[in-house]
Amino acid sequence: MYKSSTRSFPVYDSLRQAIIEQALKPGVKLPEDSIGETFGVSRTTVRNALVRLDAEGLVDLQPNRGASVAVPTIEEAYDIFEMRQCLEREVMQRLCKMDTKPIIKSLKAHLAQERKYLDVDTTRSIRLAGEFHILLAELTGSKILANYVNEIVSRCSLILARFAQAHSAKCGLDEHTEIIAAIEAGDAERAVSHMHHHLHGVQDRALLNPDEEGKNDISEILARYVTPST
Amino acid sequence: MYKSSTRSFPVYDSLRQAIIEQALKPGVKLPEDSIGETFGVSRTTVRNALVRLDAEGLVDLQPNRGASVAVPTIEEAYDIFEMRQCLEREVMQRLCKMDTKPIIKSLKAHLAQERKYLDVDTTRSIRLAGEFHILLAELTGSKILANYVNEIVSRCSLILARFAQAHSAKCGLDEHTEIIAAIEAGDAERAVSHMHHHLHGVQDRALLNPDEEGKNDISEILARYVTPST
DNA sequence: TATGCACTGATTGAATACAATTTTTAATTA
DNA sequence: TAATTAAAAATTGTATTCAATCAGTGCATA
Repeated sequence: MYKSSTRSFPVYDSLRQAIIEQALKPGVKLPEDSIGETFGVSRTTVRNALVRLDAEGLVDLQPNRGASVAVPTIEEAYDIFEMRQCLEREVMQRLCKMDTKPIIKSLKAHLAQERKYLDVDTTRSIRLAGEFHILLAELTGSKILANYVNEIVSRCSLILARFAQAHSAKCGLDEHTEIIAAIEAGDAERAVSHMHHHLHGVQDRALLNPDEEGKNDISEILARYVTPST
Repeated sequence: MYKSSTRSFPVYDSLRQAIIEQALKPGVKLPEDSIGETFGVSRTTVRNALVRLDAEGLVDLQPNRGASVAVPTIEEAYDIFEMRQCLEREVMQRLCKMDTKPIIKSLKAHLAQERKYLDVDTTRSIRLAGEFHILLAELTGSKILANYVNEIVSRCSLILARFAQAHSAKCGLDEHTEIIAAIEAGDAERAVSHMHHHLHGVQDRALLNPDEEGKNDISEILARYVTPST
């Protein structure tokens, strides 16, 4: 999906990953200078990445004031979660109409991964939990639906970073299992219902504890996300 | 929604408008140089606009090959229309659950505009027809839903530019009227059904005549879209 | 004639440079 | 002390510059 300039992609990707994994928390400033230094590129290049992240809603880019990690309001949070319900309902309905054999196969493979890293590698575990939803969307075969789901899952991570204290992937795993079972049975109604319940649970967990924090040293955090090029 | 750099916005907006109104047809190259000259800005500024348009799917940006107006394939066309059905169904369902009084009021006002310019100003007429759908989405109060609909309506214009010869807004007007009536009655099922039928009609018209063309003088076309500053 | 290869010109990729704006700091005054 | 203002520093906006890549032309060769 991302094609343009070779050099700005790693910046885009690392920032995105860092935001999703909540290493960069909502509100944190993203100065072009320091980011450029971290990645060894010029501001021009960084800016391209920031423009894109802004378009995706992960970054807030204000004229003359630079970029910072987006700080979703509680209203936006509800809005986004409602949209997510709509999109993932569509995913469920489409999947149940398809040939479920190969779909179930890759879903179960993914689930095995989720199970493997549960209680072992939290970061990875959280990432996998999100990627489960992206995989579901991709399996519909619809590029645009997969894109939208991908985008909205990212924004939900941002919301969790802002409002929830820390999210355990534990309970999510059982629910993922149930969703797969419903798809396997070709029972769209049940699949939709399970997904709805699952997402509602995630949303509810986010409504407590306004866990304000922020204030971090960006370059140190980002350094962990730099993908070394040869 | 668009915040970043002051100077690149007009470029973005003009290009977008030109693409939507099919003045810039799918496949047309968009060289940074000539666009910059047209708008009196540097390539840096143009590039920002192009990155954004690429993110929105209206422009295809390839490394070292520059930008061109996106050329949706027939598969993408189906994909996008299906997604649009999903989104606009959601719009209908939400609107019917709301207080329809103020909604109906602004919809009727819009419809009056559509009627006014029908057979008078084709370009404006087409634009208004598209904006009807965007208005519907905005009336749900959901920022993100409105955004998605806005984006997808643009991409549908692109598809029409590629596959349909010319689209009359004529039949659309009656259908818009029916949709409004269904919402006014609070009849979600009927609203969804009308919308589905309406969109299906638009889609069907797009499936005939692979009207290949392209090859235009960009700067001349774009000149009409430059918004004079001061 | 067709194919391959250097060469030229055009276009993009990305860093640097400078102008404009904001933010910070410090000093002044009520 | 608190509020205001002025100057300095930091950061962004945008143009310019140079390097790298691509596209097209013409010539050589099979």
